[in-house]
Amino acid sequence: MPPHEERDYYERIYKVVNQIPRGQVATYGDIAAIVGDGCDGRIVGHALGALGPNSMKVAWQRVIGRNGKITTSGLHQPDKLAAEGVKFDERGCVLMDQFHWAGPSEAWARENGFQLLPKGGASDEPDNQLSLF
DNA sequence: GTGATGACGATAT
DNA sequence: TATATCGCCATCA
Repeated sequence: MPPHEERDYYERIYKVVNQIPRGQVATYGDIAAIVGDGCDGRIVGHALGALGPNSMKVAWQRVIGRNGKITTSGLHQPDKLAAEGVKFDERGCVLMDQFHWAGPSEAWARENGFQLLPKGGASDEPDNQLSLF
């Protein structure tokens, strides 16, 4: 990456969000972790909010809260996700066990100067990524 | 430059 | 498990 290191958090966030494959979701924290550089969930939220209510350029709908809970309201986010095949439980939370994005490919991440999702370590998810596609 | 705000996250109770 | 509180950091007023 160029040493300039522009803090275009928004641009980088959009780029990462667009990497989320259809039918999967990621959390704000995940996006922040991939963007790295001290980015955190709030930055991601601001970036997506700045896009607008229906920016078709970025799949903001695939970015949700930490528990898989929809943090937005009035944006029909659950509806959009459901249209992609994502399912929710009775509590309105995304079934993270099945639809949680594992992160970008290592090649892509390094190619664009991003980071991979930090591995949980202990009781993490046993990489039982079901190939939905 | 300072203070307030927010599409969050983690911890404490 | 659910609610309350603190911390985090880039924007905006």
